[in-house]
Order: sequence, then structure tokens, then C-alpha cells
Amino acid sequence: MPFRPTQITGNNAEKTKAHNRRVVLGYLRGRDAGRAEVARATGLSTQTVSNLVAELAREGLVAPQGRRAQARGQPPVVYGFNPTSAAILGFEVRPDALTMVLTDLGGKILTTGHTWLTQTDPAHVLGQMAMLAGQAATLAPRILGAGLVIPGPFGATGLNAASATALPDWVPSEIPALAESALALPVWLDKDATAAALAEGMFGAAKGAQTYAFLYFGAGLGLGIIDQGQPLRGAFGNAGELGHIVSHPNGLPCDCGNNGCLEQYVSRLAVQRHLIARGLLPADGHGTDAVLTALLARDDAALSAWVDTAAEALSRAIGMLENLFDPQYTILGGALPDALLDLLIARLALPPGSVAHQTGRDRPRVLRGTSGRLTAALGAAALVIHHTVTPRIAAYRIE
Amino acid sequence: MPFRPTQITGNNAEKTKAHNRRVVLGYLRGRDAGRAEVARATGLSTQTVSNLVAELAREGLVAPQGRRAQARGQPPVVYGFNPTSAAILGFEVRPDALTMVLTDLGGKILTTGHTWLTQTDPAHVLGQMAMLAGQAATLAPRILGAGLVIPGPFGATGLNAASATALPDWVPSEIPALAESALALPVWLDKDATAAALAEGMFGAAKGAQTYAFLYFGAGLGLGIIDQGQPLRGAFGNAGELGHIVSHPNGLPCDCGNNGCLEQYVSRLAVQRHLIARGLLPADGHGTDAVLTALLARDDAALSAWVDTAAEALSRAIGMLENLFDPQYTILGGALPDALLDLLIARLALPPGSVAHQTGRDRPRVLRGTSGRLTAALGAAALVIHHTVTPRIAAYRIE
DNA sequence: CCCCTTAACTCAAAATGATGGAATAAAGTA
DNA sequence: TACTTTATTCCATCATTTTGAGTTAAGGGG
Repeated sequence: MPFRPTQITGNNAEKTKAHNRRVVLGYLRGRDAGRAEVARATGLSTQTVSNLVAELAREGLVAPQGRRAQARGQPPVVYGFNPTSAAILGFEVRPDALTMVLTDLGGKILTTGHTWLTQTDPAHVLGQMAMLAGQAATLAPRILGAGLVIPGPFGATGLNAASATALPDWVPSEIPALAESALALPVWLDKDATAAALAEGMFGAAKGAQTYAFLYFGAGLGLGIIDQGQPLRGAFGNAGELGHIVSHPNGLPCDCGNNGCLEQYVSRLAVQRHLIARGLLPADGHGTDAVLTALLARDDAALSAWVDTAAEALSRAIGMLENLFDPQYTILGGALPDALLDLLIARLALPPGSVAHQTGRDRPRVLRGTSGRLTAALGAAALVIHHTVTPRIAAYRIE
Repeated sequence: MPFRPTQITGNNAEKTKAHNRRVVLGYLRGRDAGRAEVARATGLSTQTVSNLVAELAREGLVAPQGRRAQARGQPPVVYGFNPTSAAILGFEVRPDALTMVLTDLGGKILTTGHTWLTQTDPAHVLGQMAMLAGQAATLAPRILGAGLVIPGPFGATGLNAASATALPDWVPSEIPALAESALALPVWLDKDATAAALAEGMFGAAKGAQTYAFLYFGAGLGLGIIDQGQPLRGAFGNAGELGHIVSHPNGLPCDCGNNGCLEQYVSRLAVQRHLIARGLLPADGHGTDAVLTALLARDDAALSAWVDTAAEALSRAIGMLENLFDPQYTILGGALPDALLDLLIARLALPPGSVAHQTGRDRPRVLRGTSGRLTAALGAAALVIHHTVTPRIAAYRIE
């Protein structure tokens, strides 16, 4: 329930413990370590770490990996994160379909599920979710929680006309509670691009990074921004509507009322439209992925022309994102074939006037995401880990 | 020391108390209230609030405002924030000058100071600071701390060529410690636009807002972004380099290597260049403010033409910021006369395709800042309050 | 091979600070 | 005046972390 935080609450001993537990678990999720090392890194006493690790080990979330002599002194008992000790559910809700993944805590997919939706009211969709979850539950001894992602934007904004993809009845502040009773699990909700970004930082290309931008190709073009490990949300949960920034002043009209929106040039819909106009794809867009893969394999000129145009607009957009967000890197992912994303990246000509253009970079400025078609659903699953493992600001209360 | 946080640390009882103290003080800074009300709002017990308020009252930071009967029951003793109980120092360091303000905790300016700088090495500048601070100290019984702002970007980035304004020797991670020993006060450092944004949210146009964008006219064009009350920093502290996003593809060349950077069209330097080219301002730009005010008063056509161009570019930029950050509003402030900022705002034609274009807004999408020429120095002072009053994520450790 | 040093770890007591329940104070209401 | 409501205080209790004194298990020097 990330939206509209209104008031910062106080702490007490119990919340302190929960925080410390997340700190310790977060550290061990990053690397195996002995308890004394965790204590030094977190600033906690060894005693506290010892207690917390014992508790986590009792629950199976971490496990001893044996002693490892390093120098003098008694060798530490090294503990490591145990990703197979529990499972998590991720649901992606779109206007036409519901996708589910069940993963372990390391993001490894245990099973998937899918249903086409004819109605999109929460009651109906939550029923479908409960059904899929019931099937999945037989495969996992223990499910920690469920994540839920829906496309933005939320509320009545200037983008609504353009958002046939939005789910109007899905009020972010109400859904988690409904879902919790439907699934009998703790539930977290976020928007697709943000959740996908978290997943990429947890399991994928941005593993270990604290500050990065994730460019999400869904129907349009979304953006998830993670700064210091925390997602940027905005006042109404609508941060990251990258698709509707104006890339070409006086360019192609968009349903939103702007002319030259970026997603008219860089998106799955844009490439589909380009190919349909040239007779390379049926008008309903059926089989897009297969066609794209085939065209890429034979180095098709029409597709290559689209990539050139898209890469030009995308280069400017990424330069802008770099200057505004100063990410460690920008990641491209979502519903486009990996080969096409790779080609787009190869054709980028990033502007020199960027804070990301610096000496001594260890990695490229732009990377491809690793999770492919299931990006959003995996992102949903990652929400659970994010909220279970990542220390937060003092909890926000929602009113 | 906001930059390069590396590790989240654990909590203990003392940190918990410090957090709760900030929560309580933060609440009372927003509105007067009885202790029971604070307890309800923060989720703390009345006893805890009572203890913390007593401590804060002992220090003078809050003071009882008398009883206020409201309904039945014993009327609460209402406590209020006491802005005159202490003072704070704010320093703005630029390559050519050092500006100081001494304010009370409400942002009211008690005195100002100014020195031209011939050298910019930290040792020299810190000496000048200590001198100014010494003079100011006679006016305030108690100084809580000092804030320090410097222009970005930090490190060796692609914008360095363009940043004659940057201070190369000022390494953000080292300065606060040096300054603390020079001033014998707690010191916080941040970049100008970010600090100015915090000040605007604390004392100015965005008072009470949690999520907003502040467009800062310095030499170039900076941006401070506050999301959920926390500044956006980026991986290297360089988030918000708005001036060098490409506004006009293939437009005017910029020292940074890009063509068509926004600050070539919208900045103090841009309007100066426009006026110099037309013989309305001496080539050294001397007397810019007076000239601008005079030209505005007589509705000068040349200036008006600049405003039109600037407003067009600015409208697109603001639309973009809205879609990326989803702020409650965007604020324009800094080193331009209020009348010019007002005219710019009046001429904006904001794009319709924006998440900020929503029904039921209580305030305009764009506001003018309130603090004028001293914006950055006031921002520096605001840093002290931000760190004293605002609850934070578990403290970051710097390595 | 023994003893010293180093480091990890455990146990029990102490310290910190939040909480909960009972008692008290001060108002409005019947 | 008695009763209800709300704010506040007092005091004992509770949840945690920290501290300090051992204990264990390794390496290194003679």
C-alpha cells in the first residue's frame, strides 16, 4: 500500500527489532557472512545479530554454511540466505489477462499461471487469483506473501484518455486489504514498472545496485526509478510516466492530447504499427514476437529503419533520465524480444552532456533486463521480498 | 553528508528515541497541538509523547500555548513550535562569492553576510566562513548548526566542461567534517537546488507539501526534487541536472557537448545573452536585475520575445517533470526577479498529456518561489532543520 | 608441542526507552 | 450535583539492545 502516505509514525522496541531483522536479512541476502561481520557492517552488537540470525535460521530464511577459517582467531560460522526456504506469489493484472508466477526467494520460477479476463472488476479478478494461488500452493510448503502489479496511472489524470490499459475500479488504497482476505496472505501492490524495476535490482541486471532506472516496455513505455534502494513514487503514485513525455515537438499526435509523445516512437505498439503499415504484420498485431524474431534474424531493412528512429529518440530520453536521476545505469526490459532490445542498445548514441558520462565507469550506461515476458509478474513477486527484507523509513500510515 | 550511502545500519533504543523526537517535533512544526493529539497522530503512547515534549520544552524548541477547550473533557495544553528559540546558519559557496544567512528556526532572516572569494580552496573558504559566523554569533544566543550548499555536479562527469561553476576541490564526503571543526557546529552539506527545494517546502511556496519539484535559476538551471519528504539524490549526488537535458534537438550548442540544452533557452545566462545581443545590457551583464525590472515595467518587446521562447521550452520541460516525478506542484525560484518569474509562469502553456493535469486540483500546477536572491543560502539553513526535524531512513553510514 | 594471541561466540546482568493500567485533573452535560 | 469525557501523570512492566565477563577455536612463535 505505497500510495498517499500521510504521516510518519513513531518507533518502539518491536519496530526496532523488525527493522534490525530486515537489516540483517538484507545483508545476508547480499552475501554470505559470519555473525561478527554482520555486526560490524550493521553497527549492531554481536549479541543482537546472534539473536536475530538464530531466529532467521529457525525460520529457515538463512542457514549456516559451515565454518570458514580466514586468518587467526576462531573461524566464523558463515550464514547464507536460503532462497528455497519459502515461496512468493506475483500477479500481474492487465485489462485482458491475469498472469501469475510462483518463485522461490531467489526469484527462481517454480510455476506460472495465466487466465484471460472478461471482466476487470476487483471482485472477479481476485476470485481468479485465489484459484490460481490455490493450484500453486500445492507446490510450495510455505508462501510468504503475494505481490500485485497493475498498470498506471492512478486517478483521473490527463493521461486517462490515452490509458485504455488502466484499471479504473482498482483503487490502490483498497486493493491490498481485499486481496489479503481473498488470498489469506500479506499482499503488496505497486505499479508494473516500479515492481519490475525492483525485481531487476533484486534478481537481474541491476543486482546489488541501489540507484537505477528501469525502462519498461509494456503496452506503452513505463519507467521505474529506484533511488537509494527506494522506489520513487510521486505525490499520487504516478511517477515514471515516461511514455508521454514529448520527444518530438509537433510530432505524431497521441491520445493523451500531446504531440510527439515518446511512446509513439519507442514502444511495442510503435514497432507493431510500423510493421503493420508495411504489411509485415497482420493488422491485429497477432504473432508480433515471432515476426520480430524472424525479421531480426534476416536483418530486415524496414525493422532496422524503425530501430534507427527509436534509438535516436531513446538516446535523448536516456540522456535526460541520466541528468535527472543520476542512476548507476539504465536498464531496458519488458515485452520486447531480447534480440530487439539488444539491437536498440547497440544503436544508441548517448549524449555526451550527461552526468552519467564519467571516467572510470565499471559497467555500460545502459543494460538489458534479464527477465523477459514475465518481467511484471516477477516484479510483483519481488515486492514481497522488498517489503520483507528492505529496511524502510518509519512505516507510513495510510488514511 | 548525503552522498554515497553504503550501508543501512541497525537501530537501538537511543536511535529510536531520536527518531520519535523528530517525529514529535516535526508534527508540532506543522501545527500546534496537545500531547494527546500528537500521540494519536504518531501512533506513540501519550506517555512517550509527554516525555519527549517535556524534553523539547526544556530546550525551548516547543512551548505551551495555553489550554484550549474544544469539546468535553479536560482541555489539552496546546504546544507549539517556538521558532525564535534558536538560530541556524546557512552558507552558499559559489566560485566567486560566499553568502551567509542567519535565520531563526522559522526561516526568518536575522542577519546576512557576504564575501567575495579570490581563492576557492576549502581551507580558505572555511576560514572566511568562520569569520562571518563569528560576527553572526553575537546576534543569536544559540546556534543549532550550519548548512552548506555548493553548486553541482560532483565528480568527473560529462558536464564538467560546462561547469565553470563547479568547485573541484570540494569533495562532498570530506567537507562536513572540515566545516564542523572550523565552525564548531554540526554541519550538513548539499547541493544548491536540493537545499533550496527543502527551504521552499519548509518556509515557502510548498509549505507542508511532501512531494514537489523546485526549478532553481542559478547561473544555469538546476532542479531539486522532493519525494515523500526526502530529496532525490541519485547514485553520485548529481540528480536534478535539468539544465543539460536536450530541449531543442539540433539547437544551440552547449559547452557540455550537447546541442539544444534547456539552459541555453531558459536561464539567467540565456536572458542576459539575449539582452546583450540586442544592446539592452552591457556585455559583462552588469546590472541585470535592474535592467530586467525596467524592461518588465515598460513591457519591452525584446524581453517579451525571450519570455515567449523560454515559456515554450519551459512548458514542455515542466510537462516532462510532471510525468516523471508526479509532484504536487512545480515551483520556480532563484536568481531571477519575481516579476520575470511571474511573467514566465503566466505565459506557460502546459501540455494536457500529464499526470498533473487532473480534476480537482486545489492549487495551480506551477507556483513561484518566495525566497528570491537568498534562496540558496536559505536552503542551506533549511538543511539544518531538515536533519533536525525530519525523520529519516535508518542512518546511512559513509565510508 | 606448548603457550600466546586473535577472533568468534555465548551467557547473564544492566540499561534504555516505550507501553499499559490506575489515578487524577478539568472541562462539559444532564 | 453527579456523570461523562478527555487530557495528563505516576508507576510498574515489557521488549530489546548493549555491556562485560567468560568460553571456544583457530593460527603463530619458540
